[in-house]
Amino acid sequence: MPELPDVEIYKRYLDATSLHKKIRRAEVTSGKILEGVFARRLVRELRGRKLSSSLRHGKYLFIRLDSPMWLVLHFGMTGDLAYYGEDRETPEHGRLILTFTNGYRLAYISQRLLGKVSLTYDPEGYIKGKGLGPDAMALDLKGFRKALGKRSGVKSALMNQRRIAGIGNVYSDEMLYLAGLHPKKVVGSLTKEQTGELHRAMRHVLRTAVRKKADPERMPRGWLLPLRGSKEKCPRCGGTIRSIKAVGRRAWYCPSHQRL
DNA sequence: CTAGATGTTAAGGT
DNA sequence: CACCTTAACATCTA
Repeated sequence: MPELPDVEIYKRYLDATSLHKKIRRAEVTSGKILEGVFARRLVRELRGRKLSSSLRHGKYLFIRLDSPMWLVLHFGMTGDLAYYGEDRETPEHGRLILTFTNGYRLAYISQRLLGKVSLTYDPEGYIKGKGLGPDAMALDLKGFRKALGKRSGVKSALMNQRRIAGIGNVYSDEMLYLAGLHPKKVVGSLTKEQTGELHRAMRHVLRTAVRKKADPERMPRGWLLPLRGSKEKCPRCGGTIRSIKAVGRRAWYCPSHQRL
């Protein structure tokens, strides 16, 4: 589920496993994930280098090499990272595989090939070029209010990466559930208090999800996440969880405490 | 067999 | 211009 918390966990995993190790070999097993770079070029930039640090913005992970170049990873709907010894099989759907000189490997996994791998000299410029808004974790209330705009539905605004970078379908539902707001409520119709609540909910949901390693199983009781796809009773108010279509996706919510 | 699944983007409509 | 919906991308699963 690569939204901000998931990508933050990938970043920490990468930092803990793969920094400062020399890349002996780089292999691209599907060119479909490449954006703006050919496999031959990517391999040439990676081979013999080390990953020196990383930076996350929204759902993007930027990995600095010991050269002026950064590797850019985006995980699409089904992405992951795996670090493993050479005695282990490369996981299924590994699309970019780095082999370090210690024999360990780092695989960028993308089952549905909706993820993207590219290169940049300049993460700031890359972020600007993509039109990404400020990272959700970096937003204070004032910045949040500004980023949300007025005219969109509140779920649409939260998920719009040009407004705020990092929030996707699952966690936007969680924030709205916590703040008690209907997904289609128009941003401009929110009271000051409601906007404040939503900002608090955003920070709380993201922080908690990161603390729980972005593992759905570990989310606190009373969260909406485990109720997705069910018609269970809302643990907060006893309403019945349901879904509607919003922003081209399925939005789960409780119609009794999240009213329009 | 079909619909839908965590994301992004382009195209077309209001 | 601002915003919305839809479809497409590729693969797997209920």
